[in-house]
Amino acid sequence: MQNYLDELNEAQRSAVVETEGPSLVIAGAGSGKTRVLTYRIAHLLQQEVKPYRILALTFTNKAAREMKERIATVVGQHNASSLWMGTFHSIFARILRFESKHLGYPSSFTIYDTTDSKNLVKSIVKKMKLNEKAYKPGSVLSRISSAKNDLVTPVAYARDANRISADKASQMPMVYEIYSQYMRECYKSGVMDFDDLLLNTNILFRDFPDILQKYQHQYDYIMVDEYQDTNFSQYLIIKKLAENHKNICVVGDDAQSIYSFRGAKIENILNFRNDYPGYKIFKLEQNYRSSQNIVNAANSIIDKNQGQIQKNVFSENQIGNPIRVLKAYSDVEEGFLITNDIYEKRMKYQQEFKDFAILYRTNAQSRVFEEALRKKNLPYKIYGGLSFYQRKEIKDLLAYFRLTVNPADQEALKRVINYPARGIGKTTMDKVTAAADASGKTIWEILLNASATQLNVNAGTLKKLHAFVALIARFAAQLEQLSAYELAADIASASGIMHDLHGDKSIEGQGRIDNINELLNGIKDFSTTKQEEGITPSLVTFLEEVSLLTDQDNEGEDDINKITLMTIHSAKGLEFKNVYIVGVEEGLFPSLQSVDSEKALEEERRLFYVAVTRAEENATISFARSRYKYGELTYSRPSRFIGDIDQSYLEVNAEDITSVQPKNNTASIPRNFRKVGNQPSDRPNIKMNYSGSPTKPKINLNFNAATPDQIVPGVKVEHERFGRGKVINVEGLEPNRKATVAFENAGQKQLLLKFAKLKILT
DNA sequence: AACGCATATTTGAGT
DNA sequence: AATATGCGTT
Repeated sequence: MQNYLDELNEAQRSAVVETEGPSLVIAGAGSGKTRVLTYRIAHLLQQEVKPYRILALTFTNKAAREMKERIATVVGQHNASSLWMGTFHSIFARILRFESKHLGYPSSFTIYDTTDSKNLVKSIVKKMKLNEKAYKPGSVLSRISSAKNDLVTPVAYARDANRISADKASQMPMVYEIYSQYMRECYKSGVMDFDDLLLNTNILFRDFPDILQKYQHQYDYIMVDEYQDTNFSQYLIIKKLAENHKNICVVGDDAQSIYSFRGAKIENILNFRNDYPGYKIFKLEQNYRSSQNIVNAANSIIDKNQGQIQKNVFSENQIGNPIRVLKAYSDVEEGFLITNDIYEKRMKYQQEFKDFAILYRTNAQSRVFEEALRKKNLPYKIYGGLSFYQRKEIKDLLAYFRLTVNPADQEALKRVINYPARGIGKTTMDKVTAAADASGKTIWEILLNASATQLNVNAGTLKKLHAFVALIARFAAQLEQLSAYELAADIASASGIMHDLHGDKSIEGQGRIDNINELLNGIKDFSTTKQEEGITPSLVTFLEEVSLLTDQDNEGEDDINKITLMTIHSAKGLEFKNVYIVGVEEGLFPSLQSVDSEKALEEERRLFYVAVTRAEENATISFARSRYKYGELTYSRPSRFIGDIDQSYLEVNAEDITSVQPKNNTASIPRNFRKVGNQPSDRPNIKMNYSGSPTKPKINLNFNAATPDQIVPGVKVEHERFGRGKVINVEGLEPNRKATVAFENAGQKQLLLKFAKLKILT
C-alpha cells in the first residue's frame, strides 16, 4: 500500500501527490495516464478524503469501470463504489434526476437516443411543411447538437449571424425554428437527449446558485480524463464546480484530440493555463507501451501538425520492428492479406487472438474482414454496428419501459402503440397527433381523456386506445409494487411482445426471444449489483444506465480471447501487441470531407497518430487500390499519411506507393458498366403476370368471398393465406369496413373487408 | 391493416 | 450492399 509511489516515475509521482490546486497533466500516448489517475485517487483516499467527495469524469463507461476496479484493489470495494466516477453524461444525468423539479422536468425523465431525436426532427420538419430533401434529420440534428454543446439557445441561435448564414448556405435556413420546436417537444415529453444532459446541468447551475453551491461543496477534488475531448458545455460545468477550491486536475493529450466533429474544443486544454493561473503542469513523456520504432514513427506523424503543446514522447523499450506497409489490389484482397498475416504471426510467435486488432476509419469497412476471418475460422469480436441495445426487439421492450416510467415520452409511445399490432394504425395516430398538437397536450394526455367525437374515431378504435392506456397505466401502477425485474418480465409478456415473438418459429425469432430473456436477466444482475452498492434498483435507473451505454460496455465473457475489430475512434485508450491499420487511402483516411480543410486534416492526422500508438510491438498499415463504396467500385491511392511517417521507420516496397496511379483519385464506375450480360436494357421492361399461367392454377379457385354483411363476430372463416380463424370484431362503414380475426396459426389480424377474401366456414 | 415489391438513401467518427 | 421508405395488392 505504501509502496505504490515506487511504481511511478518522477513526473507521474508528482502528478499523483500534488493534490491541491489546479494541475494540468499532459499525458503522451502510453505514458501511464490511467495509472496516474487511479493512484491519484487512491492517494487522496489514503489522505482520509471521503470517496464521495471526489468527482472523476471519464470519457467512456468502460474507462470508469476499469479505473474503479483498479482503485478497489488498493482501497477496497466499498470506498471505490462511493466515488463519483463516470462519464459526464451518466454523472450529470444522476444529478439532474435528483434536481429535476427545479427545471420543471419529472424525476423520471427518459433519454432520447439518436434515432428518437432524428424521428422527432423528422416529424417537426413534416409539420412545418419544409422540404424533407433539404432538411435531413441527421444534418439538422448535428446543427442542433452543435448549438447545444456551445450553449447557444434557440433565441441566441436566431440572432447568431454565423449559424444562420451557414444554415442558409446548406439550404436549411429554418434550423433555428426546428431547434426551438425540438426543445419544446422534448420538454413537453419529459425527455432529454444526450446534449440536454449537459446543457440542462449548465442551466441548473446558472439559474440556481444555491444548487451550484451545494455541488461545489460536495466535491472537494475534481478530476477530468481526456480533457482535450471536452466540449464547451462540459468545460463550463467543470469550471463552475471547481471555482472555489480550484482542486482540479485535468489529464489529456492535445495530440489525441479526435472529437471536434461532435463539439470537442481542443482549446480547452490549450487554454487551461489562462483559466487557472498558478496551475502546475506535469508532462508524462515516457511511453511504456510501444517499441521505439512505433513511438518514433508516431512522433514523425504528429510533427506535421501545427501548434502542439511541446513535448518529447520517448520509449526505452526495444527498438522493435519497423511499421510494415501492405498493398492490396482490392478490399477483398486486403482482408485476405491481413487475416493471413494474423494467422501466420499467431503460429510463428505463439500469440493469442486477443493480441491482434484491426482498426479502420469507418464501420462499413468491417465487413470484408469479418468475411475473411470467418472463412479461416478465426474468432473475432466487433465493436460498433448493431449492438445489443440497437436490436428491434430490445428497443421495443425498452420503449415499453420508458413509457411506463414516463408516459409523456412521445417517441416511445409512437414506437409501441401498435406493436404488437393492436389495430391502431396511421390514420388513428394522425388524428390523435393532430388533437395533441392543437391542444398543446401530449399524446398520452389526449389518450387519457379520449372521446370518440373529439378524435373523430369510431367506437372500436376508441376501445383499442383505451385498452392501450389501461395496459400502460397498469404497468405504471406497479412501479412501486414490483421489483424492476418482476415488472420488466410482466411488461414483456403482458405487452404481447413475447407472444408475438413466439409466433415466429424461425431461427431469428428464437434468437429474439433469447435476446429479450437476456435483457431481463440483465435487469436482474443490475438489481443485485445496485443493492450491493446500497442503491434501490428501479426501472428508471436501469433505463438511464442502458441509455448511456455503448457497445463497448457489454463485452461477454466468451469474447475475451478474440481478434478485435473496431474503429480508430473507439480504440482510443486501448492497446494491442499487433495492430493493423487498414484502408489507409486518400478519401477514406483522411476522409473525403476533411481534405479541403487544414483543420480537419490535422484532426485526421491526430486520429492516425492515435491508431499507430495503439500498437505495442507491431504496427501494419494497409491500403487497397480499389474498393466498394455504396455498392460501387472505386479506385484510390495510398494516403498522404503514409508519406508523413519518417521513412526510416517503415518497411515498404517503394514501388507500392509511387507506382502508376489512376488519373482520378476517387474515380467510380457506375454499377451497370461492370455487368457483362443480362443488362436491364436487354430485356423488355414488361412485368410478367403469372396468375393466369396454365401450369399454375390459382389457389383460390374454390374461394367464394363472403359478402361483408355475412362477416359478424363469432363466425368462423377461412383466409387464403392465413388459414382458419374466428371473427372477433367488425367495425367501420363500407367501403372501409374491417374485421379483426383471430387465426388459428397466423395470430390475430385486422383485415379490410373490401380486399380480404374470406370464406365462411359452416 | 398488413404484406410484398420497387425505389431512394446511406456512410464519418459516438455519449 | 444494406436498410428505409413508398406504393400497390389483398
